[in-house]
Amino acid sequence: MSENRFSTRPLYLQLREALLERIAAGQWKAGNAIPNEADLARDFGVSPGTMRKALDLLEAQRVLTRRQGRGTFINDQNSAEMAQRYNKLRGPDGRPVVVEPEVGPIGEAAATEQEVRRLGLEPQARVYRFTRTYFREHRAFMMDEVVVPAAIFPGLEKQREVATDVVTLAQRYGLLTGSAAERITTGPADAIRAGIFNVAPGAPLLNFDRVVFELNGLPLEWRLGYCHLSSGYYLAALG
Amino acid sequence: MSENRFSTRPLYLQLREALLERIAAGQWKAGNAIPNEADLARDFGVSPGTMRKALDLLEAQRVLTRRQGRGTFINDQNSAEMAQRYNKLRGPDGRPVVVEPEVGPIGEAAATEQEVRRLGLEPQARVYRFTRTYFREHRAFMMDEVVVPAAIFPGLEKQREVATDVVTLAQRYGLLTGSAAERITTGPADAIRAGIFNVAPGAPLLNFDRVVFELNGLPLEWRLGYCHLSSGYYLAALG
DNA sequence: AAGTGGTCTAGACCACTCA
DNA sequence: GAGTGGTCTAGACCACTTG
Repeated sequence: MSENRFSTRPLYLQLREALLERIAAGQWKAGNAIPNEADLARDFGVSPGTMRKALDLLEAQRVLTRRQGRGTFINDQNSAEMAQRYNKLRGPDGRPVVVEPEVGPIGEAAATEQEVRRLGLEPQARVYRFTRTYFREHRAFMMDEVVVPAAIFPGLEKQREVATDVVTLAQRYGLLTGSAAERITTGPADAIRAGIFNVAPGAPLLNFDRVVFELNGLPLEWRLGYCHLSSGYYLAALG
Repeated sequence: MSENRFSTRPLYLQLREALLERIAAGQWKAGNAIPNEADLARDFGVSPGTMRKALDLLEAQRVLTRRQGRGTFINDQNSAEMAQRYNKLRGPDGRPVVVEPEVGPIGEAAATEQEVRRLGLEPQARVYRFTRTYFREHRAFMMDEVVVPAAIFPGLEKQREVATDVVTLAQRYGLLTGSAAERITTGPADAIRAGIFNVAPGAPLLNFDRVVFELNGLPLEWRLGYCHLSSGYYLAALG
């Protein structure tokens, strides 16, 4: 840390980055405990209070979990809980609807103007496009049209099994997901989707338009979703 | 604070309560600055770091706003920004849709079983019920069916002008709103609502089911909303 | 009993705002 | 330049978990 002492950025933010680098480098493995905060503070040559502030930040960002009496653990991004963190669909009983999509073929193309805007890309940047179809009891009830920057996920077309959700996808490329913004509208099912979902044309669907960002704000995925929610609901938590 | 020193509750949480009491008592007025954190710490006989933790908590809960170099201010719950804090409707341009509802007559009755469950009431508890209708360019586009516990808002039937939103309502009764949970579904407009919104029967509506809680978790309002969103969207922020 | 994170203390110095 | 919140230090003690 000492070489950064004269930086204008708060020390605890620099510590956060340094800790993230150690995680990305694989020095600490998911699910395992990292050293206690006193040792970490000594390692980095900072006061325990400052180290604590960095660790608390990473816990708020769902990178770490701290448990009194036990230790500080790196969250496993492959766990069901983490992989489904952006899934807000709930059944009639209020429990998460576990979704296991089927991923369609992955194509590569130049980004449209809208994709450039939503994903913060350079004009003509390359993107991968694919669809996901979600089933429940062998019936499709949701489908996604997904766009991701090719520069961030090189070689994705050979990695279809990794594209089931953006958390798993990011993790495979050494990235951690942060916040996301979802725009929700409703509209009638067109003929194609009515067929896929086995509902009458014109039946109301929930439509989603979501961008998921990396921890530092880099856009990772833009998704348009169409959902036939026969029972249950979408759960939004308001601050 | 000293009489509470032996309580098992963390000191900074007790400080938070004490500060809230001073605000509720009107000792400090909305929009005004409160004493600086060093003075407050001396007043309450605690260390500055502990007082800071309490103040930071209240800022996160939108009770205070802290500004470096200026001071710590009590948020004005009557401000447009605060009153609309649970309104997640956005126009095509992404800006909040300002809504000014018309409040219908307020009736009193015994709570239904469902109302008892959603609002955490005793069986047979009294509730107030009323509707809100939202207009844009002289056309209705949303309506709410609202239920609130009569015990929390006594005399509300004579206070219709205060029931435009739950933040204003709570403020008038000396309460501060905290978190809320909104369940979103979609469904076809029935004949009545199709008429009110001037759309075809069966047209897709966004349906909301929201409970807003007081800062300490007490349920304040249960609302069923029906919305014809011709343009724009509902914005959900995902952690 | 040993080890962990959670709370709390009592300061110092810095960055920002405003008269 | 005076006053504010933001950062940082260097500890102490407590509550909780585990061997």
